Amino acid sequence: MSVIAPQEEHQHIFNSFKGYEQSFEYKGDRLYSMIFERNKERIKVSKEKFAVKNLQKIFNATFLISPKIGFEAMSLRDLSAETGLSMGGLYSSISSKEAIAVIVKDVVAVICGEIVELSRKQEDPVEALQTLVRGYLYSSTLMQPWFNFLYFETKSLPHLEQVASKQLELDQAHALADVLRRLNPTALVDLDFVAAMALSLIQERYVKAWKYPQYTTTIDKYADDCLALIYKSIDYKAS
Amino acid sequence: MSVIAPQEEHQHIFNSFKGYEQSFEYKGDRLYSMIFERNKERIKVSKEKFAVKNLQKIFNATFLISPKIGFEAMSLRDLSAETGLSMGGLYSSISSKEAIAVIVKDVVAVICGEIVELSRKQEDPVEALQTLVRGYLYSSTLMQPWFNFLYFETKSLPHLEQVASKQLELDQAHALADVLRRLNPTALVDLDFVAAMALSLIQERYVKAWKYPQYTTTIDKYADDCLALIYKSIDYKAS
DNA sequence: ACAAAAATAGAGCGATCGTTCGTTTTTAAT
DNA sequence: ATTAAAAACGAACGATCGCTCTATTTTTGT
Repeated sequence: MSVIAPQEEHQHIFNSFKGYEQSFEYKGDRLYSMIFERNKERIKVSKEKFAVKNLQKIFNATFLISPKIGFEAMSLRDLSAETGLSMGGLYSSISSKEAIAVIVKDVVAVICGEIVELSRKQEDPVEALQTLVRGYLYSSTLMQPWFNFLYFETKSLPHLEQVASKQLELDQAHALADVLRRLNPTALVDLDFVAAMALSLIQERYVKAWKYPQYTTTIDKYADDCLALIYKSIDYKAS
Repeated sequence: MSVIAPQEEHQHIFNSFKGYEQSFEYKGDRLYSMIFERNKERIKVSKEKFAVKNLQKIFNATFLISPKIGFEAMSLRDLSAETGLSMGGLYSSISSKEAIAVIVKDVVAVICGEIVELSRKQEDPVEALQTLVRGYLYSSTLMQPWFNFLYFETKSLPHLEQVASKQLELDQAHALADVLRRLNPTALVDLDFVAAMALSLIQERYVKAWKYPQYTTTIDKYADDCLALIYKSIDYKAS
């Protein structure tokens, strides 16, 4: 299970949003099939066909209501009205309200984990940074409601998942700082500070999507600006 | 009503956290007196002495519970237990649960408004940038629970206050971009992007306070790093 | 076309929510 | 010490919450 198809060349994918989007694993039904596979034992519906259809409705409705009033304030009756499913229908595809939040965390964790893993495999630090920055930016653009939800609704998670969610962020910060150290080992600036800056700059995009009217079409320029700023701040001159 | 005492010299205040803290207007009872004044007609208790004492308890308890489980999930019975006040006691000092969130937004708006206003008055763009960056950073450090609450619980506000809250952010971004334009009118980089970067970097601090174990003692270095990064990113050389 | 199985519907459950209000306690001026 | 006003209390209210469970409908395989 990998974000990019194995036959694709690495550099093609991380050069533009379009390229990344095409090779992205979790589009359409694929995503919900994965969710079904990972949560089979907690879902009453046994046929994937029905589960996928309902899960799609449930998450679409969640991402419509929750950003407006918050996950806690969203009732399952709101969700029922928006999805067109009855209360019983909802509970045939999810085990509890909390489970919705846990699944979102799970999906985001899988995607982020793969990006960090893929970056660590890159020998060239320039490629490794590209993988981290573009991978995170492009993924969070394609999955904006998911990343945004996890960012703002972490408190709705069980304690264990909350800790895991924070660890996700720390892992990314460490991965970033490591790459920066490889790019310029003698840098005079605080690389942990630069890593924190880069991370919050990436998150800014999906956290405040309302600020960016042309959300998906201007993401390549945003990625370019991010990388340029990172290079500049650690005094790295392109070769 | 101003953040800084009039007799103080401007540069002393915006040079270090300690200096800013001493001249900060909203410490201790002062803050709650202001809240009482601004909400008199909605508060049943008529004597300031009692109102201030209760408001202090209420907001302290809110900032203890809410960051852990979220404002929506915090019940007034939780609040009653934490403050030691009864249900009736709570409602003698606040008009509703929602009013708590509205007051937080109000306080943050006052502080942020003053910083932007003070910055716009500065003729020297270097001073104007210092005012914005250090003012916002220092204020949000002193009032971390307030800023953090507004950031994460905007959804709990009435619609009108939500819009105002977003406008607050846009005002700051514009003020920052304006100052950057004055500092380097011929800059090749996208100054709106740099402004967004600076803002999210400032917010990073109070949004993810858990990342910074020495929260208040390392704020001066953080402010220095921020300003250095901003100058570097717009190619501004100190004179 | 028809059982058997699977999925969905929706009324109902106990718990808890924000809020109110009649009562009791505390405060402050005489 | 007295007393009227102010503040605090806490049981009670209607509404709504997440969730369950049985009846009903839809799907599936023959």
